[in-house]
Amino acid sequence: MTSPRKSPARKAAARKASLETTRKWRRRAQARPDELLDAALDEFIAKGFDSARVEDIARRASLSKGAVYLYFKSKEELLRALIEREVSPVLARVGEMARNAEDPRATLHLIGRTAGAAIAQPRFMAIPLLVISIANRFPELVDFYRGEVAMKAKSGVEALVKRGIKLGQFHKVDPHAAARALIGGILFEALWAHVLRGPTKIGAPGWLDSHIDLVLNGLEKR
Amino acid sequence: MTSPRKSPARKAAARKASLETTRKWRRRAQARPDELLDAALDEFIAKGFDSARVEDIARRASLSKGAVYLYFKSKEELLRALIEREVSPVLARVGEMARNAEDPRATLHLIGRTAGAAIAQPRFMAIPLLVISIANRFPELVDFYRGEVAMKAKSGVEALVKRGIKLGQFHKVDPHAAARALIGGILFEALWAHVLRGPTKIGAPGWLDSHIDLVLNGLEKR
DNA sequence: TGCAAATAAATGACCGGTCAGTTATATACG
DNA sequence: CGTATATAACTGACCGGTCATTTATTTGCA
Repeated sequence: MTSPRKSPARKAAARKASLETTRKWRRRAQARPDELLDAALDEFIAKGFDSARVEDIARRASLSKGAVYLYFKSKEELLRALIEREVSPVLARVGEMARNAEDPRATLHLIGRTAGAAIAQPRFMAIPLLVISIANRFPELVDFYRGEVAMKAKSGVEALVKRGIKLGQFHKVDPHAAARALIGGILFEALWAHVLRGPTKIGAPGWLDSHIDLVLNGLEKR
Repeated sequence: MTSPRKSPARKAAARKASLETTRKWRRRAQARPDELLDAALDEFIAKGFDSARVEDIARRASLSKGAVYLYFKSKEELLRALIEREVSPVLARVGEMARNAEDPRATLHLIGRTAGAAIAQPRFMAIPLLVISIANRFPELVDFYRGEVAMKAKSGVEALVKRGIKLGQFHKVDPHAAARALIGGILFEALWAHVLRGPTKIGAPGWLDSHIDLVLNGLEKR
């Protein structure tokens, strides 16, 4: 169909485009990838990665299944892009906080409050839970997550603890052990709330402060 | 041939009955369910519940695919039976230990050593990880797991803490918060080792003792 | 022989991914 | 402007293959 009678038209268009400093190609397409990732997250939460259907993801984003493949080359790629997108904002926050760690105790509480708010949201927790569920099948994704999120978060807390030790505020403990105790409590409450759906105060403000205080003060009287 | 009679539903009922009436001649049949559950666990670990193929489970148990359905009426039933089977031994241990809680500190370390050994094994951790990955789709299974495992383990630790408080050994803290700090650390190390595959000392003896000591003593100098 | 155990083959639903064709939008030009 | 043209964006039917579950058949043991 549409046999082109004019061949120089293409050349002219190309020249014009190169002269134009601002691109005119604009439509809904700019927003599509993000909309698709939002839809994918919802479907993955509801059904898990394997059982989530590409067609349902598409429908949720008001698109046809075929269109999904204009933006992502496979379902797995969709998962990868989703995780990468969700990871970056977390990083910015953690790194930022660990940097100005004047007072370790105060900074721990600050981080705690921020982390507590994030952890309380099901959509936030969905990513780590997704990582857990696909860990055995996509090792590269796990490596990425460990390197970009887990390692940096843990290192941040460890750095804080080391500083506290140097300042003489903390006992000379293994920084890894301290990070484990501090972060572990958050993990516990998050899994309790979002996976087991047990009774929890995770939504209430300050619940994490009490955890941090407990770890700082210790359980045992001396 | 013989008499087809067609009665597929009756097979399920006949299964239970045959297990009771058989005396000695059904040697293999007695062992089959357990062998299948072992095989299912391995496949679920490797592929996850959704991607695990019934045929692979059957082959791993040296059986044909069809034979699986002589013992379990569906793949989901296989999962349910597996979780139920793996859960009971854990319970026995935890309950037993919490009962004779003469000295809270010593008992915590005792539980810690046992839990530490269990947690270090990938096959043990596989069940909770499986529960996490199917939590949104099989809420009844989660309810079962919460009631039979999570709640009882947590209650056991809480009871121990309460006893410690009553004896004047521990500060008057929220027992839930204490359980969170104690169990959370185990959770953290387990996920770090088995999901993220990061560097860990989870295999080494006594790694959990250091965690418990840290929580008991506190991080901060006073 | 008779019956339970086990297998092999069949069935049918499901789904990721593809692609020829359609619609919407931007550009060219008179 | 209005019309022609180019192309970006999208659709939906379809294919190839997988896989849980069922049915038909064989095997082995008392």
